[in-house]
Amino acid sequence: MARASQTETAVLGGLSVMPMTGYALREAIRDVLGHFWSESFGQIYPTLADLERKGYVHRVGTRRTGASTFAITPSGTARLKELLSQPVQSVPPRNGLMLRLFFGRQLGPEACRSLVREARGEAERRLAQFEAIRQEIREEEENAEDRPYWLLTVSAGEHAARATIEWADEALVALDELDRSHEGSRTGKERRTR
Amino acid sequence: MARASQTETAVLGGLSVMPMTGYALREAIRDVLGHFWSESFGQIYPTLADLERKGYVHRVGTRRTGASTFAITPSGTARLKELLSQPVQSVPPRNGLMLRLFFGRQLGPEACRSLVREARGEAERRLAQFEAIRQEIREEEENAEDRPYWLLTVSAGEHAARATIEWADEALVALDELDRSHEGSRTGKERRTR
DNA sequence: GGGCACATGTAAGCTGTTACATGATTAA
DNA sequence: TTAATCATGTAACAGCTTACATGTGCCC
Repeated sequence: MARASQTETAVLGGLSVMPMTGYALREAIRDVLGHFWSESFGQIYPTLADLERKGYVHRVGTRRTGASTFAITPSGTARLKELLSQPVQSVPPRNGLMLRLFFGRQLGPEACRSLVREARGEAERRLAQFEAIRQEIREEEENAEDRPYWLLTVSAGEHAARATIEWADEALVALDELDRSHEGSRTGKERRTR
Repeated sequence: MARASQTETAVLGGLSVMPMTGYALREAIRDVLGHFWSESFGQIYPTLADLERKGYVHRVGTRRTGASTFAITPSGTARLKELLSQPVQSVPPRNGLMLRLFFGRQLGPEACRSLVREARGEAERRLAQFEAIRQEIREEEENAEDRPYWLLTVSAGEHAARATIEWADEALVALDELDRSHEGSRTGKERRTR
């Protein structure tokens, strides 16, 4: 029961695509699912050991070096389906940018603009990365079965990123207007500082 | 140093708007910032005690019942500004919906459609809530200084929710096409089941 | 032979949630 | 008087990250 949760799902899911070492599993999660999910070694290795004990995965081709590749078993596939069918448990939100903007009065318009611009930049970089991932997925010959589902998540990321960019542009305008409405209470020089 | 982090920011931020009890603080965070932030009593009370010891907040009007209202001090305001200026530290992503869709092949198109529809519904509910919050903010007479910043976050939530709805509609079409391309391999009856 | 990527695993510690214990006030 | 809401606080525990310890294979 312990060490269950969503890490189990992510690990079994990864192995359902192809057999991998724990190390490769983490790489794959970081590179492909990185925008939506994350796992650390400290989670992956104990989970793999657990799953092996329960018969959901087994070692194939242990190399002389100590590295072993794990593959999912039939009962592991069944377990994965069971886990995926469970209701989506969402983590309590913790959006540092929104926290700062909500109390933005304490920071002032210019610092807030800086935060928003940063967020916009990140969203644009994310958009470019999604484009690259989309390309990668399209070029891969194997995994044709998984492809449509992967593209679904890529599309979600792109929509979210574009929404952030649109919001940021509106927010920057709103913050500029905030400055303008205070014109006279400060000098232009002060307003431009920092 | 301990018990610092973002909870301190949220608590000081809340008290920067108006003095409150720990209980009211949590209510306010849940109701107004709920889409972006969350705090539990187990975090709030120890943090308030910490902040009091450091002189960032002080008790005003302790009621006979034991309930005490906290107010931010000048040094608390300074501390808040310092905390807000620190770089945004984002938590590692853990999006349960995307995890499920990524391995959606194991679930099949219909179960995925169900997940997407659910997400769409939630986004629509969120959109309605943001509209209500926007109205509430506009009607409130006090806190005119905070208002523009609060509206910034509401706008971000609305953009995100609309993006989710748009994505969901596209995803539903894509999943339908996935079914159609498999026509013949299954009977129409099976495809409609569940 | 030095550095880097691959690879495994554990221990310490932090952050945060949940559940519990407790009690006052207010409205039905 | 009973239930709901307001209110405070703690203890146990779950989940995760980080850092550390350790070692191999390969390329320059």
